[in-house]
Amino acid sequence: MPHTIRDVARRANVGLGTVSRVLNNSQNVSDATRERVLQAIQELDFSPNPLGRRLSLGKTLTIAAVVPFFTRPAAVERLRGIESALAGSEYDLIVNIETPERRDACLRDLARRERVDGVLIISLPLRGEDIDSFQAAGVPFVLIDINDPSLKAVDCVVVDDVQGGRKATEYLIELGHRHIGYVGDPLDGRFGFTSSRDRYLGYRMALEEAGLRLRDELHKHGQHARYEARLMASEMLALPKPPTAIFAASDTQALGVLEAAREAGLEVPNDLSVIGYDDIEIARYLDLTTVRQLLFESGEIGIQLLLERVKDPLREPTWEIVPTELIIRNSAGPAG
Amino acid sequence: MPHTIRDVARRANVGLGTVSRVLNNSQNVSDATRERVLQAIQELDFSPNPLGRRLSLGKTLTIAAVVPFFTRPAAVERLRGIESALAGSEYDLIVNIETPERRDACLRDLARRERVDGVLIISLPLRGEDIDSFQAAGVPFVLIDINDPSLKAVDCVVVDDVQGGRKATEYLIELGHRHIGYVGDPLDGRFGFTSSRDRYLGYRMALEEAGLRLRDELHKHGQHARYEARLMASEMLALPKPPTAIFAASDTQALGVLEAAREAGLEVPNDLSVIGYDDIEIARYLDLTTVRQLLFESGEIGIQLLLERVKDPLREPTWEIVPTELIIRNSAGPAG
DNA sequence: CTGTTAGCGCCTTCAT
DNA sequence: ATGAAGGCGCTAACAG
Repeated sequence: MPHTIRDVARRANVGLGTVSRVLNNSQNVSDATRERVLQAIQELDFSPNPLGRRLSLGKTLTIAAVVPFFTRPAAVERLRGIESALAGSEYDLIVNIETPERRDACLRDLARRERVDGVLIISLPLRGEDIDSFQAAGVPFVLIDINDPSLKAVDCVVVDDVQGGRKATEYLIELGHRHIGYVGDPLDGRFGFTSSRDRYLGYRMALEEAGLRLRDELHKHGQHARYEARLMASEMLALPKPPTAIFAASDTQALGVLEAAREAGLEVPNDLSVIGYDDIEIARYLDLTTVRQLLFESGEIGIQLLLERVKDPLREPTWEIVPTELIIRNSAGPAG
Repeated sequence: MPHTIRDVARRANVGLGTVSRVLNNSQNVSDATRERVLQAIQELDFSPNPLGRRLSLGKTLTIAAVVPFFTRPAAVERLRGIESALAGSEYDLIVNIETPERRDACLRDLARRERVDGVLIISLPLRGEDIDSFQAAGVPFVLIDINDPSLKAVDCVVVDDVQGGRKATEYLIELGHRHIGYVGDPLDGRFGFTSSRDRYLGYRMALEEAGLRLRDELHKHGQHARYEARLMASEMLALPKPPTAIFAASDTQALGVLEAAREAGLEVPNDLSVIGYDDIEIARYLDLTTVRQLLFESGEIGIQLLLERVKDPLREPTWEIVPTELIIRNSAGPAG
């Protein structure tokens, strides 16, 4: 049976309050009694019951992280950053993996002050009402990888995906490519996955600045999965005037493009250049040129923002923009 | 400001106890008053404060999962199973990612009744003293993917890795291979990662049963990483009498073997057959023949065992053995 | 400086 | 069937 603060008090011959003061590093304790209390704590191998503490403090000392059902490699890496940032602290991390069915119940549940002190939402399409319910309940939250300008008023950690998409496309243009395809996620909805859309925007901007025409048949949008990406790429490669390079909105999708190339008997990078996005583990193995995001770091930053907001609910919202980096490997080469 | 049970009681004109009874589906409430209480709950959008509830119940209603620092794809998939199994329940899942430095502190921390109701430990090398401290503290725990016969007295979900290693090797033998290499993790320690060791055992058993000699230079053990696996495979392939097939203890390591083959100018599967283990996402893409484990399911089963033990601490320990399945693709073919 | 007391929100006896 | 009271372990405000 675990000991309580009362056992410690008895053993050290002090009142409960004193033990509590020692536990909370209060100044108003003489060195002598502090010593006695610490000794008793040690002898009993006592550690305070977090539930009692939390109830009394009126805080849950718990942070929830919500990640999408499709736990993509990128999301896992972000989660690692979050966990790591929380590790030394007194906060617990509870993890929720959203499924389409549980989605609403889960968000409703978390939007209650008595559940958690704060929520970190990763890459998850949010509706306006979701935001509202968090705000109405006064539950601090931070969004990671959801880049929506209409959310200027909430704390966000966003990747500069426009820049990333641009870097990738510009690089291909530098290599002499003029017919550059794009394969990415659907562009729907205000609160859809925003990262793919922004990468697409970057792609378009780079084309435009280089004076290249955006050919409709060279940008396709479908489910974020290798198989779909492969189909889209195959269609492109079958065109009378196929692209000489394809930029995929994620490494996963780049894999699909590579598959399509293989299937079409094209060699990479000689016949087709491919660039991905994320720099997941496998990218290095496949020698895939890609755009690296600071995934782990984005999780750490998210926690930092969240804890600051927990401390000061009235502070100005922050948009933390995480830069991207083009990792040049061998899946993209000079044009024909 | 969230409401309390007291607000509900006032609004429904009943005592606190009655509200509590309604919340806990106690029988001793008349239909009429239950109705009134439920209505008040709805009107106030009340939901009970979990902290109060937990403190009062003397339970934390929280399960901790501990996963190793190297969050391999397999561990992530297990975690998904765990989360999913806990989703509908009243339990929270807190996730701990072990690092070598935090390891001891983390385990000590979790081995306290007042912290969590139960702990799920995944693929983590445990020492006898770790087991002891959990048992001494009376904290229920279940091990997943730690196959150590000396742990017969604790609940475990283990994969039949001996069988898996055997299936893979037997398949290679059937294909006519006589010189079959093995690349896996180190074999150290009683509580080391056990899965690789068992796969190795299966490999040896299959060789033996086929009357094939175990050639010392054809089995190598090193860090669980692609790079190390590649080095080991390269050495093997440089032998005067190199293997015609290599069984790797994980898909990650199989990637290293594929790299080594490519480097050596060998074509897979014509010049070299390769089999991996885990059937992670990427395996299908690479057309890698591999041994599939029921990763997601192993997490679900772990939770099931754990909750049963929480309910009945005295029940007999269970060893749940999860079968394996050989997934035949195109990285292994007939011997030269 | 230190002991005592009154909650935090809920559950559970014990009377009625 | 229901209301009142005591307690879960802790913190914080109040006396002294």
